[in-house]
Amino acid sequence: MKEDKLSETKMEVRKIFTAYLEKKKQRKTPERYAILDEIYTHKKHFDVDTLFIQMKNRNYHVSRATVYNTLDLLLDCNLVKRHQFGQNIAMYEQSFGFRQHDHLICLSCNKVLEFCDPRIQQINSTMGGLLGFNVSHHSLHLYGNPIVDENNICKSCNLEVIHKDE
Amino acid sequence: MKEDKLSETKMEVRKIFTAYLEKKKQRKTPERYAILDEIYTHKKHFDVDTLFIQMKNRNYHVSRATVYNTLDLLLDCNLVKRHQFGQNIAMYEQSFGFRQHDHLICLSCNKVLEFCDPRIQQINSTMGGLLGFNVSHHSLHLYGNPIVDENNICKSCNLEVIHKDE
DNA sequence: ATCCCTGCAAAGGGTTTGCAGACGC
DNA sequence: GCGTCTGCAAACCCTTTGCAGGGAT
Repeated sequence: MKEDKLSETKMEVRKIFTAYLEKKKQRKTPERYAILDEIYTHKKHFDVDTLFIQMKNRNYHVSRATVYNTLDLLLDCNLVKRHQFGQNIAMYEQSFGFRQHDHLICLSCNKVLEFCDPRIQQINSTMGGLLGFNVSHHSLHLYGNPIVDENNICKSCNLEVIHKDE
Repeated sequence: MKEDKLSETKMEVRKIFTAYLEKKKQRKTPERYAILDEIYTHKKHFDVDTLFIQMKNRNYHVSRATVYNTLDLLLDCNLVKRHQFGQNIAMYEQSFGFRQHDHLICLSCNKVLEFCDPRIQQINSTMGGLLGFNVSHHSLHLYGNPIVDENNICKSCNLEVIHKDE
């Protein structure tokens, strides 16, 4: 069931990527497809090094340079998005088939939760209009500490642990 | 008039910084005050290297290490804020006497405009409550292209140029 | 006088680049 | 076969760190 949906998504993104590469007259190399596949095999959020090591562990070798290069292509065709959550390292996430959402970052464990709030779109259009801009995208990150119950169990982290297993 | 207000602000932030250093039992070195002064002499947004070079040009030498060290202190006592607008380089801004605001970054010239929208606070509390977090701060960046008039003059950049001269 | 802070330069970490060889087209 | 993508490693850039000397307390 889940498997089917997963491979269905993979097929779909491969098609999109192929169309993109053809349009841009770029080569359809096995490395590029392997990277795309790897991204859509795992959980949504990842950093470059994690991706690189995952592929190495599967004995599919690609260089970091190729990972970076391919991510640029995938960003350009909207199959992944890039975020700067902390300070230095860039985080990426799958972006096919997911609706617009923003992120809340846990200050105690750095986990990332997602949420949707339509008011952000209202802010975009109001402020764009006011300042004379067409707002094409935004980044909204909330940072906070989890509210713990009397047993000192972090409700959000529990939630997130479940989230990771799916 | 403007001058008066500027030096008034500088006096004020110096006092706050002094109180902070005393509370934290940190030394009140001339370098630290020089850096604070430099920050409050110029426009609100800056990066470390710009600040460093400005001071060098004034023939006040401080090392980059000291700049970074002092910025950490100023961050801690809320006299400056740090932002990640682009990808790599950190941007800082004065934060004394300015009310909460967010930023719109021009995709054509990278200029930074500020805006306030109370709805962001509503999002913070709604989503914090929903996800079980106390949201302590947030970062909201809008990215967009300026709406140009028939003469191809960017209304926003004009605005920003005026802004820079103030 | 103490010992924290500064300056310097080297190291660190993520990302980019240059070049030679490989391979999609 | 041509031209560009890959792999490798070095370069890059911003930031942090280690150490020795100097200045605040």
